[in-house]
Amino acid sequence: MVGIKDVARAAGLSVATVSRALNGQSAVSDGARAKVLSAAETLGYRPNVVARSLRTDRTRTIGLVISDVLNPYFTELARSVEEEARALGYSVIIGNADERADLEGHHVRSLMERRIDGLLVSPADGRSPTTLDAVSGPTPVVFVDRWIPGSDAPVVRSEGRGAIRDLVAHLYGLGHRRLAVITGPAATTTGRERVEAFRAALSEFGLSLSDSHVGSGDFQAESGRLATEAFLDLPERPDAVFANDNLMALGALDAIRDRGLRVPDDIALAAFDDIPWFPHTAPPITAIAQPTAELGRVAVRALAGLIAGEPATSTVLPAHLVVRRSCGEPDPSSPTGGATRE
Amino acid sequence: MVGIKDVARAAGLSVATVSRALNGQSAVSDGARAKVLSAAETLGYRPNVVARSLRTDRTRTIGLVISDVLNPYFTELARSVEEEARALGYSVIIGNADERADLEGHHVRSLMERRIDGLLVSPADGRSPTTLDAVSGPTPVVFVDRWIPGSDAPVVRSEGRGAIRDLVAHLYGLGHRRLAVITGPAATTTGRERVEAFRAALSEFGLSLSDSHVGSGDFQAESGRLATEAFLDLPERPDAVFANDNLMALGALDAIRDRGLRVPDDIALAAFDDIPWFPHTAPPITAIAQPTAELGRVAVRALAGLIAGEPATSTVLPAHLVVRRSCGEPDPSSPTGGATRE
DNA sequence: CGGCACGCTGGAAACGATTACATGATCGGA
DNA sequence: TCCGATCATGTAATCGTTTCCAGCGTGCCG
Repeated sequence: MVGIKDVARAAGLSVATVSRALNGQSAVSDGARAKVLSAAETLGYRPNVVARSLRTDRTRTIGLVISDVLNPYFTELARSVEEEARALGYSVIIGNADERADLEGHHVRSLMERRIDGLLVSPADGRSPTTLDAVSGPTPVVFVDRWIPGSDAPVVRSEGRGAIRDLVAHLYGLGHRRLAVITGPAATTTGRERVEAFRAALSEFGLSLSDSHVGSGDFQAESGRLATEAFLDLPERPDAVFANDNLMALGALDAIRDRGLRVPDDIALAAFDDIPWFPHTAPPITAIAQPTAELGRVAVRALAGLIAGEPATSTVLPAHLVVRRSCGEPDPSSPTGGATRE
Repeated sequence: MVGIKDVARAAGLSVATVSRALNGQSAVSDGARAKVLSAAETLGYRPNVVARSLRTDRTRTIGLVISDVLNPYFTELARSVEEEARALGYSVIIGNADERADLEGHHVRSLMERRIDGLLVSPADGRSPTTLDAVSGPTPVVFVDRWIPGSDAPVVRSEGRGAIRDLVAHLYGLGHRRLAVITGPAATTTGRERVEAFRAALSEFGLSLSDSHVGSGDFQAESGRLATEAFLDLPERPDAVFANDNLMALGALDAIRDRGLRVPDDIALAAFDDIPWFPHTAPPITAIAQPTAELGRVAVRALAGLIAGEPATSTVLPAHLVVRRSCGEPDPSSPTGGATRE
């Protein structure tokens, strides 16, 4: 492998000058620069970033730990993160926690050992000690989507409260009164917040949420199926189910279909997180859409700022309701209140 | 940051002994080992893998360059690759080429500069010079799913020929005679092979594929929509469309729905690559399923073998047809010939 | 004309680990 | 008792960069 020394020899200059010419830092004469550039070109020199990182203590790499790569929400997030990071000159290493605290710990630790310049994390478990250690360490950390309460890293997330209220209004308007929810893990902020907001919205409409109408899921499809089956076994089964993420909605759809029931005639269904497939399911699913790509971009910029020594900035972006047909045929004359209709 | 020197000082030993104790390479006395371990523990020592990699010239990292992270096929692949790599002690850096040759080049180059131990790549462009350089270089490379003909790196992929023949038989049995196909880019092996196999299967049934029934796509949803719109504008429109990947099938579904037509009554639809959403679309989509996770595992093992100096091994795994309802109600009495029915 | 500042360059010291080689201790066999 | 093998350990070189510092020439100003 051709190194900086080979370039120096070919150009008839010292390694110091070659390094300077290549990095354009301090002054190098035009003649020397030209010789270096042409030598590097003909030799096909590629810098060894490992050595460079050792010396500079910067890897120009950020880590992204997400809870589930198979979840389209997170892949879209990952994509926008990588895009923005690349634009800023960073590479991204993605760690997939699979909603498991131990895997999350593994990835956070492994990324730290790789001496990443900064970490973006969406904690699968709000109490992960490894992640907490990372936050209190010297490496900048930004939470995205989910966060760990009490830790002082900035958070970039979206606020679903308003959209959830719109959803409840929508359901109420269609005559649904017995509403149920499938939650995410209580260990995640999003898991807790969405059900809280749902409960609050219900009480605004004079409805209450009985314990039997709260199914606990883990943001994965299978848990959505199980929770829905439990709902369908109830003596008074709910007439609408709100799945707190897209995969659990998929599981719910499975369960409903397996019973030979139809959406929305027999039971209504809505989901948090909109994804490209929802317009195409049978029926198209009403969902709350987050500005996912924007979330990723903002998070990367916040992290880059932190790395550059700027002060931490948290951001909250609004989510909004997208009405489709899975809760019943919407009345075209009714106001949508910030919701999109498709 | 605490380094090996600090551990050495705390343990009252030299850095050499500490290194040996930590890596368990050569002989270290039990007493010394215990002292080192406890010192490392109390100091919270984490090795600097950057320094280690510089010295050993191994990063225990492999690169994975895929053509599109938003494609569920590739995310499933990425997931299984990461899982298997982790089991073998490797980390994975994923590069997303977004079906763009320049981005693919960027990622391959950037991964090489990071001195990854091996590269897994599914080329977006079968002629990418950067990727070709990588193959001829010293770093082991394994192609997965797609490959570059003529290069001598091993290939791990699945063979769709048999399943495509099953699909054509299925369509023929349902009475479809005017079949159309939406292809991937001719620059990809999968793009060419799938349409070739389709054409061959058609001629087996005495059918031919006119040029107007071949829509050229790029494996992304929008191209599927455009190709389908062109089909629907034809004086003799096809009665079945075979999209060569899942995203283009989604686009096709869009186009058909926008015209107010119904699947399969007005036009049949099938796709290459099965994904978790296909059972839930309206109607559920008949697709050819690859053993995606297995592909990822086998590819990682092949690459690890190559890194360890073992000879290269290519693998071909079979794909199979999964019959759903998007081509018409299947006759329950007809033989399925290796296909699954759902 | 002397001195100083400035621009360009090279030598050499880091960065934090691994590891070849040297050294000292211990032990067994002759 | 002495020698050589063996084992545990330490010293120092090394990986490929960046960067501090010193040196040297040149030009400008006093």
